[in-house]
Amino acid sequence: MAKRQARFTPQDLEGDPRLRDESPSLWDDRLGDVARGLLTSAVRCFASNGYHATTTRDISTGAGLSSAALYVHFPSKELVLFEIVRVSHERALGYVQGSSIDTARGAAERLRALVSRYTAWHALHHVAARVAQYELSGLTAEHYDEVRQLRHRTNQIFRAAVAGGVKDGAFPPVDVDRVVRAMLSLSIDLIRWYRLDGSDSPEQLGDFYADLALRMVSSPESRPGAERRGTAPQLSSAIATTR
Amino acid sequence: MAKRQARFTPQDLEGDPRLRDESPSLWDDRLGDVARGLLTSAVRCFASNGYHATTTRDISTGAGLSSAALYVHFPSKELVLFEIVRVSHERALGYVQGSSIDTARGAAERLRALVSRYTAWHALHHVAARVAQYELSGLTAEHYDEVRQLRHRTNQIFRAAVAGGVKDGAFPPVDVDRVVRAMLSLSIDLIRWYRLDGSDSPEQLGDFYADLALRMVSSPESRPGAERRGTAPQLSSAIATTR
DNA sequence: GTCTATATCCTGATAGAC
DNA sequence: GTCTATCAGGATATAGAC
Repeated sequence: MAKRQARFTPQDLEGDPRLRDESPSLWDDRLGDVARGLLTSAVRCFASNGYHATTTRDISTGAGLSSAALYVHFPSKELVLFEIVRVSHERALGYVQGSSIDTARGAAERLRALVSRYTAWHALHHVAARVAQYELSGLTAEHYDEVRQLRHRTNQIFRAAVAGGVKDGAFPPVDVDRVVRAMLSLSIDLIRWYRLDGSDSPEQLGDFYADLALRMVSSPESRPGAERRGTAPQLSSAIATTR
Repeated sequence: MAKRQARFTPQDLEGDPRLRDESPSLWDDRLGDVARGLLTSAVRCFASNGYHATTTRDISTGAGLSSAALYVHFPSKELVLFEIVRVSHERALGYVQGSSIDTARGAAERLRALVSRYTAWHALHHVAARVAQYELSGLTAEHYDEVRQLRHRTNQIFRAAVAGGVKDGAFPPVDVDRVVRAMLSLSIDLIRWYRLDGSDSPEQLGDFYADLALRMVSSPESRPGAERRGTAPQLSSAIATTR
């Protein structure tokens, strides 16, 4: 049969409200208008159909060009993907290094600003972030490793924020690794379902998730059902139980 | 240049500790041993390289067969994917419909069991779940719609658990939709990073996330920094602010 | 820089022997 | 049911005119 996989064409994607995001604002200023248009088209295609299901024709025609034109601006399809993934991770990292976080007064305010901003960033750029998070297998090993380093630096910022609060007594002695993973999951997983025309603006969702993050590092009083299991699972009992 | 995309071959994937999971236990009993072996091979390939980057040769040779043998057991590559995605969603749904949840005494215990089980299921089957969550764009429109219905039923179970607790006063009047999305994000996003040979067993992680879920529906007392912003963002102020 | 045309390789699926 | 061999189409990337 070999019938063509049902996909969304660049025309389908044009103007789809689910794909509205702020990715055009991400691209490097040193790139020309045409190159940035190609990246924006590629983000839509990759996010909707996946990197491998997207052809270089899809990307080019989505930007109003013929298929060969792409290679004037990028040396390969993989480097189009890498540019999107790299810039997304760099921008997200830069956003949580912003001054409003470093100058926050206490550990709680600092963590609140961090989670709020990281969440809002992913909401605002949810389409590009979908590519940056879910299409990593399309990268070469070398490019994947560069991205891994950027991710690590972001994670370290969250770790420092939680560990710092534990150290100065603002938070109880939580399991930092587990709590940080949970916070990152909240901020990142929203890219699976978020829409800019939904009921929450990026900032509203950021505030909401920042509140949930602070609950993760609160003392375990007054929680329904808490009396049943004793104190919260703060420190991981990493003694190998039967698996 | 047209150089071949660097991918993991079925031989690379064989025995990779990151890909250890319990997916072989998912497949339909009515399928033969060979068909189930093909599904297990396909899960590894799809999870590592993505659906479109995986060739039917990869799947077959990963199961110790030649490329044409696949078509004796499945009519197309897309139906291999659909079988994996469908079964995964059905099993996850069945698991949270288990009796230990329905017979739980109060809303808090019920929610705890629900989140704990849903989390543990995704940890135990994290490789198959990765395919079920991240490779949906490979499905035909019809098959995608079937999956969407299964997801909806699962979401309704979570909604009922939270809304029920709010109704009988066990939980404060939280924003059910936002809280449920956050809980699902915790349980699902772990498939991006979870490993069975990591420090947490599926059950340990389930207990931890169940505790975090209960904190999401607790009264907003004794949280660090809570005094700054007044009461928690319980009910969404969905009045359209400037976007 | 953009186009049309095309080279080269690879993929999903099938044919037919055993 | 599994194999080898192969078809038909589609992919990335390039060549060369304008």
